Parts: sequence; structure tokens; C-alpha cells
Amino acid sequence: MKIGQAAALSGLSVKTVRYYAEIGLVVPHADSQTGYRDYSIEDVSKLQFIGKARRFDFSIDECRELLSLYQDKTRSSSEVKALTLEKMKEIDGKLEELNILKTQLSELVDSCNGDSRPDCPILDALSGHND
Amino acid sequence: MKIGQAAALSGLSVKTVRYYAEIGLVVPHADSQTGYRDYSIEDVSKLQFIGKARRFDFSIDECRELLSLYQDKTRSSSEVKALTLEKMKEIDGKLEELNILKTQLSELVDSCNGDSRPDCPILDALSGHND
DNA sequence: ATAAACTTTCCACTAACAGGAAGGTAAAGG
DNA sequence: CCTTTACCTTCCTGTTAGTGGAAAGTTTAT
Repeated sequence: MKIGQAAALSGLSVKTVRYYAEIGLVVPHADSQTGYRDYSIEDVSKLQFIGKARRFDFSIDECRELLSLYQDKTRSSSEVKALTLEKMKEIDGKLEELNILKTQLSELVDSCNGDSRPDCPILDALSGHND
Repeated sequence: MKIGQAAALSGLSVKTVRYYAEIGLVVPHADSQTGYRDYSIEDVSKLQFIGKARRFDFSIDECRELLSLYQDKTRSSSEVKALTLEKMKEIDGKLEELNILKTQLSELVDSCNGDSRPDCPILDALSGHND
């Protein structure tokens, strides 16, 4: 099938699918007559797989790794689990950071009355010498 | 003072400070003899201000906005508060997304025994047709 | 036959810098 | 005074994961 259909079936944009071909992530067969990319059902499965992994915040390189595990029938599930656990740790780190940020920002907002006068504790805090 | 000292005082890298000059965020005086950038105390204050705002996850463009409010003595604090509240909303959105991700990933991890056998529920989930 | 819809490649752009090369300048030591 | 070292300059490239658009070829529908 052509790229448009593959994109539609995988829920990705044509541009994205073309990009994945370019970087060697999912390389379809090329129709030697027209030069059009020719996607198989299996290619579409891979695209779907990648789409989901991306939604799970796996990077392209991690997708590549997962994909090769996915295709390797002799893989062990522990490898996959390790990758996933690592990703979870990353997410935990980001969560913690964001929670700290949120707390600090909400303190700033609480201290600011937000009226039309020029004095603003938020700017004072940002310009202050205390961290 | 020269860029190295300005960077040290503001806690930013020389590369970053130079970049900020390049994009017109903090443009120091130029020594016409040597071509060296010449930072004033006020420039350093701005750099510190930006450094903090960046740590609060404000984008460069938002820093630009905050900085102009910071320098505008007739500004109203409500403008600053509005920007900050918007940023908090953004952070809340990211937190929610990440929490969902974390839940989904932990469900995947829990379902995987992680042994040396090839069957892996994580990959099955990623390749499955259910979202 | 022609127009609409699809495809191709190629180039530029995004955010916010970091790394490195080549070359000029300044401060310190001998 | 000279040399070494540390610092400064500009310029170019690379990073992530694509998106947008232009120009040109192809296929499908009318």
C-alpha cells in the first residue's frame, strides 16, 4: 500500500512515516516503477508499535531497540522489562522536578495580589539574591 | 566585566551568555578596541533573573516578556501573575500526562515476569490492536 | 482530457544551547 | 621583553523529532 494508507492505518502523519523511513526505522519496499514507497501489513504493524511506544515517551532510539527486541524471537522478556523500568525511573524524576516547580510557583502566585499596581513579589523573587 | 566573569556571577555557561547576546535577550556593550563583550552589573542582574526564570521552566520568549515587565516601572503585577498562572497550568498538564504514562507503564511492568523466556506482555501490549 | 488528490525529493525551520576549530587578546611568570 | 597560558572572538555543526512548503511527477476520478 502507499504511504497515505499506511499513515492512516498507523495513526501517524505522512510526514512522520516518511521520516521514519528516512532514518531507517521502518523502511518500506520501493516501487521501482514509480519510486513510491510500498508498505506491507508488517510495516504498518511496526508503525503502530512505534506510535504506541512514542506515546509511552520512548525516544526514537529506544523505539529502535524495542523494535529489534520485538522482532528478535529469541529475546528475553527481562531486557524489555529493564528498558521499561528505566523509562519509569525517568518519568519519576520528571514528576518530582515538576512537583517542586509547581510548589515554588504556587508560593509565588500566592504572595502576589495581582492588582494593577507595579509592585510584584514574583518579579522581586526572580530578581532577588536568594534561591 | 568580560563574559567569563558575567557567566560565573550569573551561574550560566559562557556559551549560554553568548547565546543570549546573540538572540538579543541580554546585549552587553561592546568594547570597540578588542571586540570583547563588556557586561555591566545590571546585565549580570538580568542574566541572574533569566537563569531563575529558566529554572522555573519559563521559555526564552517568556523570559523576554518577564524581563520587559521587570524593566517596565509602570507594569501591573497582574500581568506577571497571569503569566505565572499560565505556566502553572502548563505544568499541571504535564504532570497529569506523566502520571497517566506512569500508571500505564507500571501496569505493563507488573504483567511481565522479566525472565529469560521470549514471551513478553509488554511487547504484546505495544503490538496489540487495543489502545 | 483535465482536474484533484496523491506521491516524490529537497530545503528550511523549530528550542536552547553544546562542542570544537581557527585565530586574536590579555594577564602572569621568568 | 618574551612566552605561556588563559581567555576572548566568530563560524560551523549537531542535537530531537519531526513540520511546513515548494516544485515536480503519478494516479485516480470526472
